Amino acid sequence: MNNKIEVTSNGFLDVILPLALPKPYTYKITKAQFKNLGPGYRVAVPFGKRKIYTALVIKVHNVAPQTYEAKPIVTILDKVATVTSFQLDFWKWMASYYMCTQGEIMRACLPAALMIESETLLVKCEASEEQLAILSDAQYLVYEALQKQSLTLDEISKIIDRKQVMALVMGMLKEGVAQIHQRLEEKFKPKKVRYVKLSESYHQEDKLQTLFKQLQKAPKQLALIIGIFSEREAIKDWKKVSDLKAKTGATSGHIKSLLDKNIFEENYQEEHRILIRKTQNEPELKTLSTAQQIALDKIKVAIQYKNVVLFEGVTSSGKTEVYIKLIEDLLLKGKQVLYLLPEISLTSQIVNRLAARFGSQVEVYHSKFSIHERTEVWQKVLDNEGKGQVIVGARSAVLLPFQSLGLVIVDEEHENSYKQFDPAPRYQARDSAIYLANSMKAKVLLGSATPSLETAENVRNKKYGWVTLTERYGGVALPAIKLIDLKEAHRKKKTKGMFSSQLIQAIKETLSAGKQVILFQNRRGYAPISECTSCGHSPQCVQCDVSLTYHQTQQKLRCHYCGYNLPMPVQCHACGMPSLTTKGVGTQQIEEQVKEIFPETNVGRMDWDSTRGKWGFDTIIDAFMQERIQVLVGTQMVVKGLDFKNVLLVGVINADHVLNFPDFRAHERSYQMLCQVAGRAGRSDQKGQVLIQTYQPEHPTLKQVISHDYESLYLSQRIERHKYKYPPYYRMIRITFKSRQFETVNMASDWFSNVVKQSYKGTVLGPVFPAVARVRNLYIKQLLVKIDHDLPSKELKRLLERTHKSFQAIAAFRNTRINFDVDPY
DNA sequence: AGCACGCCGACT
DNA sequence: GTCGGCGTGCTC
Repeated sequence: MNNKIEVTSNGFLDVILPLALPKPYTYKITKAQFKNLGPGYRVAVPFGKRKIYTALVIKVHNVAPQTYEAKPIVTILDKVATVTSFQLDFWKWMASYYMCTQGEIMRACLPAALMIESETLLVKCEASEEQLAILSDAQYLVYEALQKQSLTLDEISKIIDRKQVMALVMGMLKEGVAQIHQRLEEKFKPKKVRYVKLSESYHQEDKLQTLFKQLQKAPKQLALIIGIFSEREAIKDWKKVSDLKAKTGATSGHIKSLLDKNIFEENYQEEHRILIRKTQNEPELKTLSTAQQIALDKIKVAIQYKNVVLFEGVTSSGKTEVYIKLIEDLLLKGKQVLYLLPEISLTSQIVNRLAARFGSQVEVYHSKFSIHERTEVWQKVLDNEGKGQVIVGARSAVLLPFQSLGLVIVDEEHENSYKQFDPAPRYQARDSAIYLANSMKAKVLLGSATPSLETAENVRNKKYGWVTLTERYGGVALPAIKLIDLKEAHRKKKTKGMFSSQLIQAIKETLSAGKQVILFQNRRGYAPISECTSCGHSPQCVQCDVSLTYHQTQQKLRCHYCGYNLPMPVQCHACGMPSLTTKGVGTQQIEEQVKEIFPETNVGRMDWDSTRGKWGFDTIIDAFMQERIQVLVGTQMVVKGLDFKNVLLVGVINADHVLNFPDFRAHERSYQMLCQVAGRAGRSDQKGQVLIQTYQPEHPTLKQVISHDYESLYLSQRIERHKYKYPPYYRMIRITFKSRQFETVNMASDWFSNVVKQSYKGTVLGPVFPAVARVRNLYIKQLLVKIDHDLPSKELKRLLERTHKSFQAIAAFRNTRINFDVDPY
């Protein structure tokens, strides 16, 4: 083996690795490689003793590192940059703003297929008798196994049934009875589709007739030929083999014989996977109403003067149609449009409408797509220069390699799912999109019926433009919202389960009129737990500090934090009595109760448990749309921007859970949520009805909801936020500490908070235990730092990072993890 | 983040 | 002794 490493290096590379490392790493490259590399290229590099990672080049230079010898790279993975310079700049900003590493962003950003890693494989060598004699029993076992096939370290550890295999393998390598094989392979393979066409020589009519006679005894082959030009003028065209087979019932064998006889020619083409699933409801193309047209014109003007414009339109006002008109303009200019949605579950509805209008110019991107699908979208976005394209996606779509972004639409701008909480990067996609758009000279349109307080503020201080649309499409009246006082209902014994007699009556009337009903139960912070009626004991998770949640379908108790589960116990573990019952009302119990009260009715449920899988959500939506289900029970999911034509009644089972949620946004969120729920009622010609059950009918937020009075909500919240130093007037950073030992989290968080308080004169709250203080056996404590001091936030972040560094130098805190969450709301 | 190395306790 | 557990520090 001639493994002499070239000593003369002709350049160096600074790369980021897809890990939480604070700094870039430097590798050396040859003269030839120097010419073929630039920022944004992917390279494979060795890292540590035996790992190979995909790294991303951020700089090519000639400065040799002083303190260490740079390693050479393994190989170059790109012919052109995979990551654009806009993205590199964007990553830098994200890393510093959200206090994370660029490596973490890289990991979140690049589809897995573009980040190959080494699989360390052990392969056999020819060994002599003497060599074999020295081997230990375990080593001999491995040697024998290697004669059959190459093995990874994991597999070896299984064969000899022990975890520590490195020393053993190293011994074998040293003896020369085995060697390491590094295999690098691109995981991504574009899907190839086979096409066939009729050979040139049969294109003339007379030749074709001869062919027909020739094939008379082969009816399937004949059918194939007829199939290929059943559509007029298609005789010369390439046909997809799969279509042809489906149409004619022929098999691959039939096609093969035609190919063998040179009657057919074949060809493989890369196909971009079809990401758009057809629903049975064809979207109709509406023309803009006068109000919509005015709004569109206003937006076009506003966008010339402001980089960000809020488009505030009441529910059902038809914001989407206005978006589509805007997108149309940009596509004509060859620009890319990013259309962000809060939930992936909403994409297929919007995508269908966009696809009906823009066809193949529409791309979809979200985390439920496979790595192949995501990689294809990445490539298509990267290659799109000048062709015009609209990308619909959830949060992570802001991380795509845009080339010529013209507009970003952030629909339902106030939704909190635009914020990523775990893992890093903990970014806000709406805010990040604004930065990205600015850097690419693109505009941002924020859409909402109930804007977030931050956006409302930015509109009123004239940072953002502002266009409103107050008329519902088709002049449908806003639904009448009524409160039902649960206290009174209980006092008068007018309840059945969770339902007041008023609500039951309304459901009954709606159903008998042939209309549909949506029942909304927010489950947040309110899960059905199990409790013993004899001793009050409720089963807890063994590794988290929470009560287990009862799941009826599986007859199990589950932990929502770590997934721990056990079968529903027959007896109470504490007192042994068979008196465990379930307490609290989740969507499952509501569903049960509806079925009990209305046994004739089809009831559907929509929440995280019932919508698993890529299309689980769409299946339920379809069933409800086609009115195979009359009553739909669900969590927040049911309220998010879905268009149901036949829903006349929306019932909120209990508004108090949302209102009383311990969070500075509780009122804002309640308003947004209830308005959105209400918006589901009465979309067609008839005015809808909304019934909200509550124990606090006097609550100011509920009054604001009833009168659709956003301004009043804004004004009251504004006072509160100023008073208690909350966003949008004061920003915050949350610092989380996690450790296996209870004592360590306490000490570590106290130390950190004291050090910060010494240099920072603003507000530092905590450390406190969060609502769930232990998850997966890790104890958790949190610190909240408010940016309410003269110190600019950049300086504060630098101070926190410095403190973090000194913190890590303290041996006692070595096992304590820290993470920073900037704008944790 | 891995992952090796080194120290320590348990068990053949 | 040998194995496995866990804490510690490094990776260009």
